[in-house]
Amino acid sequence: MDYLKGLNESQYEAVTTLEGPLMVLAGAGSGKTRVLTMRIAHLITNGVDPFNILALTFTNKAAREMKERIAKVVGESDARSLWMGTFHSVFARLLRSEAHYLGFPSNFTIYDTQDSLNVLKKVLKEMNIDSDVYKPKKVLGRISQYKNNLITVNAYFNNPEIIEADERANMKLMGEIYRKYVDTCFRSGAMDFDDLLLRTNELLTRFPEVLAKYQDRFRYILVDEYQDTNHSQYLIVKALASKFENICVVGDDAQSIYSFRGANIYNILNFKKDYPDAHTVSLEQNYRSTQNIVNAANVVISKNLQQFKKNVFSENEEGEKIKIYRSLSDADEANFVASNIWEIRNREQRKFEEFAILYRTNSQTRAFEDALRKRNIPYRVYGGLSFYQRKEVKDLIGYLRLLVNENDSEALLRVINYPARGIGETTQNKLIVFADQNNISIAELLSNLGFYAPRLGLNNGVLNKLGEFWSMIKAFQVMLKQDNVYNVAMEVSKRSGLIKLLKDDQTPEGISRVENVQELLNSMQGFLEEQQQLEDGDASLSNFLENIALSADTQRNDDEEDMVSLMTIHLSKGLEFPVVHLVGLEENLFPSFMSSSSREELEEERRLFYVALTRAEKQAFFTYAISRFQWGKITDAEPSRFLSEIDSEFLEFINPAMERRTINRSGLSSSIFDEAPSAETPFFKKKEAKRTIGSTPKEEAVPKNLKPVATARIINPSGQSSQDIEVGDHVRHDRFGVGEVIFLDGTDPNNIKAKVHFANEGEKNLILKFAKLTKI
DNA sequence: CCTTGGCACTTTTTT
DNA sequence: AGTGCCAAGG
Repeated sequence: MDYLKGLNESQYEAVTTLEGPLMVLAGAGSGKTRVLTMRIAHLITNGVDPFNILALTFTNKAAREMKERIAKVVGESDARSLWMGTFHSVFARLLRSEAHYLGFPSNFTIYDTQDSLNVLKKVLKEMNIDSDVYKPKKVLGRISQYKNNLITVNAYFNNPEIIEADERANMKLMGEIYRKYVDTCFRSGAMDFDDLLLRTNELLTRFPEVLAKYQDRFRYILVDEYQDTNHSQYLIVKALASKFENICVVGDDAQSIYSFRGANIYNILNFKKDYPDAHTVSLEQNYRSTQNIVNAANVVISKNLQQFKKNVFSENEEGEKIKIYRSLSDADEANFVASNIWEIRNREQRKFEEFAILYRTNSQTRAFEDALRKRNIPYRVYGGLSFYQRKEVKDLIGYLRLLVNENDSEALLRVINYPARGIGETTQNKLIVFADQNNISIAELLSNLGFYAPRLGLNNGVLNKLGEFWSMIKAFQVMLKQDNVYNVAMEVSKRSGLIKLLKDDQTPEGISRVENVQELLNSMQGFLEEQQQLEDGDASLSNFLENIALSADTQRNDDEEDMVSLMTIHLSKGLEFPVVHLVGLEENLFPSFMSSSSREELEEERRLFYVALTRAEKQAFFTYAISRFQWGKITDAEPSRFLSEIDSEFLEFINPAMERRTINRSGLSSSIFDEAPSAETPFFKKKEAKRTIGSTPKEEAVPKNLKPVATARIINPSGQSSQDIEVGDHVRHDRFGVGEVIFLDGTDPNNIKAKVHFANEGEKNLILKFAKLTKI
């Protein structure tokens, strides 16, 4: 058990205390992920079947990274059979197999926020409710709150307090809207994000046999980022853990930053009340950052009233002071950061991937993209407007969703007249109202159009068009049964007229829309190949759709690795970078103007600041601008209050003479960091977000179930060329790039599995027959 | 029924 | 500045 070596005392305790409730309070940089990983490995080495372990993380990124690390210790196959993922993805999976209990189809659609909003808008319209008073976003937010607190529609109407609260807020129709929204989703066979948790709760409370089944299955439960769980998540965990009470929660109250989506910091603060005999371990030594950074972060977070007593310390070098740069404008700020990165990289021989630019809002990215591009500095933007949220992409996905679940009326209405085929708003409204009144879905209505036609009040022309549309959809569905997702999507985009419509638009935007659709199709082909090659792959359309619904950006990896990372602070949680630039430190931006009204909100912003600062290992830079281009005009800004909360002993001002300088019109600063790098080296390449950062796995553990085979023959599906391949060979794969063969398994030449470690993608298990590997 | 042009609103953060 | 929504005209 050499993995236990090198753990400090508290880490060791957290890893080896396997039975009973355990709370690990892990300060920033204290090796939390390592502890979680080792703990799971330790469970498995101690004979716990990975099948009985449930590990819940907060983001897909975290889940993936941890799974990779665990695989290195216990082997890929064990790692694969544990249930690990975000709450949403794990319970979506569980709900798929138990959906019938709740009257949902197992292929239910998952609505993202945009979908929910569209549904809600239609509901408001149908109910003739003024959406100026009932602002859809606000209404949806309230519904989300209900759901996260397990207030179902019935519970709502039995709860005078809430009804009264809504009345006081001048929203006395909330109950009816809520009911109608839930009904609509149900009839569409769809769940929104909150439903995935709420319905899981419903399932576990209403059906004791289901609860018992999963209690028995998940004997060991681990929850990461416990401080960010909401009430609904809390109850699921509690229910599942109540039989064996082998529950380990890991978190840091100082890093709770998701209360806007219902995270309840009291879940972690009250853990000891829920489990009186719980063991508590505190990890307080920070191994990540310099003393200066840790101490400065401590000072800031100490301004919050609500927290555990904790003493995070670092024994690393003292390190450099945090440098503050005051800029004239957002463009100036970005230019400084870009030049600074360039300069430090050259001076200290660092790689671009060691730098991060962190900001409060996604809209701040643009200026930095411009500045970096100007200097040919490669960068990658994480998060932001997801590819899958673009209109043209959603349109095609709308068709695909309709094929999988034809009751999904949101998808249906999205595509029924796009491209325009003469089924306008009036007709659509008739369909909606009729379906609603007869308590059927629009799909049922269209499937029995002849039967319902006399009562619909539509003319023959329109009826024909409806019939044509629906038989086109039916034809696609038939095709889906026989053909693969890529071919079907291709056919859909052609026959629906989508591609033609987009191609007719020759403006630059139009061209980029065509490219986006093309990229979606490419990604489907990639998905298809990948799933076909993985031995436990699932190449179904519904699997593809689920993947994109629950992970905002499943973008492909690519060759270029060494890039500066740009992301929001929220996304940066759990990551670390040698040099961090924390930008836009201005009042009303950070802290956000939306969060300056109450102490609670402000404390969350402060925790956010804490998270940002503690991402830095060696150096941190703070920047702010005195004016900023915002909402189409220039706005003056003041430095963030957080800056003044840090003792000056930790800080150093880069441009103290700034005030006296005349403002130069170019907005470029000319202080000590002038010299912009020349633009002659053309290695700049813009990349979309990818999921994993840095760390390529190096050592390999021998998987238990694979028997080594010395050599195997590559057989192409086409059967043309074949070549011998053996362990240790370097191979090239169309999508995954270059990698090394670690393992071969199987005697049947048609079914030889190869485990390949790709430089960019990590390990993959491939079926040799399908994977087009070339020896290099 | 569809297209166009003007106008209002936007930006907090994510599953 | 960019997007989405609505009203009016074709």
